[in-house]
Amino acid sequence: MSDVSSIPPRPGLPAGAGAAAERRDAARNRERLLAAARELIADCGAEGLTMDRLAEHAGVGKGTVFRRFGSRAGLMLTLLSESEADFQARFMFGPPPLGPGAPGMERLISFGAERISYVMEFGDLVLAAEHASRGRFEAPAAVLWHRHIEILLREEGFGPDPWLMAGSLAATLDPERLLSLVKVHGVSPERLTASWRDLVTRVVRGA
Amino acid sequence: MSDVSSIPPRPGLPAGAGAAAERRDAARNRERLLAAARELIADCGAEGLTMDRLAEHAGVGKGTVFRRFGSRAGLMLTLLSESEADFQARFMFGPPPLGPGAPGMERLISFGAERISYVMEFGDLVLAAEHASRGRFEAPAAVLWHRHIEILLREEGFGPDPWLMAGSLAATLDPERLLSLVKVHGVSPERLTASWRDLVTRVVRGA
DNA sequence: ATAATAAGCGGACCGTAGTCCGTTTAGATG
DNA sequence: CATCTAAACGGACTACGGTCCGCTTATTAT
Repeated sequence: MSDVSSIPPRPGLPAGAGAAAERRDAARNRERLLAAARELIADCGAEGLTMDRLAEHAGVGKGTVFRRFGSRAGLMLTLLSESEADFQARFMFGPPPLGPGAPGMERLISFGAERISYVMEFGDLVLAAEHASRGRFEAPAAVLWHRHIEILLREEGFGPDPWLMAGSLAATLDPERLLSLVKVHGVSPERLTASWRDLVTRVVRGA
Repeated sequence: MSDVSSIPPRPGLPAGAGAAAERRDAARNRERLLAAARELIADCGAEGLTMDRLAEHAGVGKGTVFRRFGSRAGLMLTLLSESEADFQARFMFGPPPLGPGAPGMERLISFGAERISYVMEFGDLVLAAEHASRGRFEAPAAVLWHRHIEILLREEGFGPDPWLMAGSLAATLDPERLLSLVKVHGVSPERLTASWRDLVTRVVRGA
């Protein structure tokens, strides 16, 4: 496994602040790699993207790819990070009913609905991002959703074990499951959303 | 991906019946391989078992291993098949409250409890069996549990979409999640079982 | 401008799952 | 027993993710 702490600082941060700034050539290579990755995914799908092909297509060495992103999953995560951050911002700070201001119940329902939409849009990328790194349940984003659901459950006065129940509800939104339902069984996203609403309603109802 | 239909017939069937019987040397090699696999797993854990090492340890060629089991996941599945079949028999034909005879509600609760025990006992094997083959939700065993839960839900008069709800409940018992909870977060299996009971109760209660 | 330093770089290398195909052999047939 | 054929065999081969380490270069200090 790669050492997470060795992954260089994110772009977009104020250049002077924090740890040592990124070298020019490194930044240029990152842009090249991301562009090449998006291109390859557009052409061959996320599964068709291999690290060797990416390196070649971007005109850099393979070592550089891994230095940048740590792993294939890390690359996919980077590709997703923009939309991911957007999603997180929306459910934490955005307008109701997803964001604060609506009752917990409605926020829970919205959360599931939005997550389902998200998976429908970025499904294969999400899958590729999960498939590598050890423990999809320890990923920062997953932890955040878990806490979010837990908080909403507590807000609704959920009784015995909000933390575990939050995990169970989150497990219900597993991307691989959602995609399998839609792609293999032809279930409509609307039906998924309805089922989520039903589940949440039953779980929260009465304590 | 390997062609499932090419996997040879199971042992234990009456020798004369059905498709062509298995050749002696093939049978002998399967036994050797299974014995070697169990040995390796006992020594190094399921993760320590590689197909090359298995082939070497069993004194056969690598091709033979794949001819027998199709894939690493197939091998793991074979290793699990005995206990798996036992589990299936118990919830389908065994004594209540797990088997028929008890109310659907109690059978549901028992099902989760037993599944949790099962994962606690064979966790790493189950994980290894899942990790490879495309679509853990299409595996025969998974389909069976899904149907089982669905039937119990219907028996309890569950309303809108028993099939999807059954899938959601099953997703809650995902082995990777359960193992992560126990091994990473130190949650006790009893607490898992209690949470499952709570979830099922809330879901079924009142329609 | 020059030297010093650390970050970045490339691609050979490794372990693993899975495939391919020429060779061997069990078991059926006469 | 001799022959024949399909199944089984073995191990070289591929593709892939990931690591390693000696070389190069951007940046900073003098």
